[in-house]
Amino acid sequence: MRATARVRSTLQAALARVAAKGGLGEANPGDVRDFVIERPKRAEHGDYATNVAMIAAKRAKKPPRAIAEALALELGADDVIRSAEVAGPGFVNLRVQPAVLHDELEEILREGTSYGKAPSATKERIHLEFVSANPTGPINVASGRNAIYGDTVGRLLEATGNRVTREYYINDFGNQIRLFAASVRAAAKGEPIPEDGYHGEYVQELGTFLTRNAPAIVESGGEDLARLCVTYMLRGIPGSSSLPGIRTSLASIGVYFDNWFSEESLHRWGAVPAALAELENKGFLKAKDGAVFFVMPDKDGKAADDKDRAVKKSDGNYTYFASDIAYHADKVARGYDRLITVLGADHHGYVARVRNALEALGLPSEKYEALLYQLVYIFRNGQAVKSSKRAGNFVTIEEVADEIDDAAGRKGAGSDAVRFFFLSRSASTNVDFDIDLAKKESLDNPVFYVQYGYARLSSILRKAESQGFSIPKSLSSAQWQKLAHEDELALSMRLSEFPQIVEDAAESREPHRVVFYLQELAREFQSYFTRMKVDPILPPDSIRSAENWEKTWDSEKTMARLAWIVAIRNVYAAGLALLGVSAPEEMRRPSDAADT
RNA sequence: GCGCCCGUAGCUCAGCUGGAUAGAGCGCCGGCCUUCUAAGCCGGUGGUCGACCGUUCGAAUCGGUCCGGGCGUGCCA
Repeated sequence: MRATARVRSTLQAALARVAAKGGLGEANPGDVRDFVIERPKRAEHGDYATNVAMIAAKRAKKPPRAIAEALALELGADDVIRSAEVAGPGFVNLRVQPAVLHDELEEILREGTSYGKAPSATKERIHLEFVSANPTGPINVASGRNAIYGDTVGRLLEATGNRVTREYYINDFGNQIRLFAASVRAAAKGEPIPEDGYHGEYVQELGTFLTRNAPAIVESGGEDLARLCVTYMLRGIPGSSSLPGIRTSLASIGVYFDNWFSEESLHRWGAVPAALAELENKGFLKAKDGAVFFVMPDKDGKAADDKDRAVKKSDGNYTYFASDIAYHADKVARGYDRLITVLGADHHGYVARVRNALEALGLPSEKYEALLYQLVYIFRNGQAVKSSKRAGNFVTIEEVADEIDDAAGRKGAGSDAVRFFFLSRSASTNVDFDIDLAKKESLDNPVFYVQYGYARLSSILRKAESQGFSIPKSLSSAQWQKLAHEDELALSMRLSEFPQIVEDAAESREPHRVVFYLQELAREFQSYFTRMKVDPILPPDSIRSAENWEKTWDSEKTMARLAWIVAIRNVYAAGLALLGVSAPEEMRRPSDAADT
């Protein structure tokens, strides 16, 4: 962060001067690390606050306030720091010169919506596996959380200089798929669906569709039918609303993949037996009761898992875990620096298993990173709904999004609202999702508040152009000086936080930090916007109707504020794009739109 | 039993790599549209941060014990 970096170096220089004058006692300024320069919670504590004096106090063996006083004296006023004062137990509160903020705004204008992003993808090559929902049913709300969380982590990682490959692992092998194909076949032939089979309406629809288009394959059943079922579950049935296809559903909430990786292909190419053979050679497999187990390795003298895990069942079939070993070995072989998998908390036991298997294979298990999110619980009118694909009892992500589209009167509003809803909670929190409440309160979603701010900013710029102002792309420092209102500078300060927010959010894999930042930014702007109606950015008609109004109107100030508006709008746009949420140029309350 | 996550305002949640008077949205009460979008703004209401001990100049934040909720602990995926 430019502004912060300048404050930091100014502070360090001042600290060195304090030391030179003996203010740090025995301690060297270089010893004073781990201090923070942060934005205080309270505005009256300045633009920045630092605990450096309190950190230095221990080494210097001097009271924190004495060091703080000396530091504040050295900081005095220069071209970066406007004022420095000591507060509380030894904080130094700093206010920066407006020019520091003006420089930051100028940078935002220069970088546009790239502001806050790393210049190029040079950090890591990252493989990001997420969703990977069984292709035996549509994308439900729970999978939606995975999709939205994973996708946004991907966006954050890209923004911070990584190259990300997004992959959906298709579980198109094994019991569930066989069962699914059998259910589809039964439905197609008008026979009863197996007890433990799949009962959703879409099963019937798929059966009917396949009977019409590929009767021979339906008749024969078997592998070919299973594959065909998976294909249409992913692709969808043309024109069907109950079977839009997993791919389409995900696209409708802004989630896309680079690769769709088939579990079945691992078996077809012998990758599974190959991986197991290697484990066998290294002594990690053990037969018991006709089945084969992966023996948990030791780690630091302790068992790395609770128990041995089956890789081959006594009926001769491989387990899901066996495929997963081969799958992760394959990921490693593809040469990524980091393998991230997004998993629901119900899969958390899996993490140790995969890591142990990679280690046993002699592969770098530290590349493997699992992102766990807590589960989503579905409610209808306050009643818990057991979501089950087999029972055909689930709520699709599109159903929810479509409802909100209707309420808001805008296509895409539902995707925005659902994304924002999930992203505003940290992954470690359980989510209760009440369908009826979500529909009823859909317009209360905070996403619209943020978008409304963006629409207002856009509206100001439109209006300015219609009045003949040209939107500035850059200002001189003399021109920037017109931007001097306390609230305008405070908001500029807020903008300067954005790059750090993005970095922290990416580093911690916590998209909600961006969400909360945008809400704060929106609040600050909307408050300013309403309160400043007495001192408008643009000349109102009452002034413009007067003769020679240009002579009395401060157009320089208008230009400075317009440039500032562009900067704010850039940060909004950049932030919303990171969340995969749209930035509408115009927004009207749905009830107003209905009136016209 | 063991492992992971959670417990903060009436509700939904931020804040957790220790800092100043614990925040937001929704709800509730009261105000603000003849000038850049009222999906807005301003003010008010509302909290023993699950409990107790400990570490610290300082704990919602770190450690321990306990209580409560979710998930896992399959030769299912």
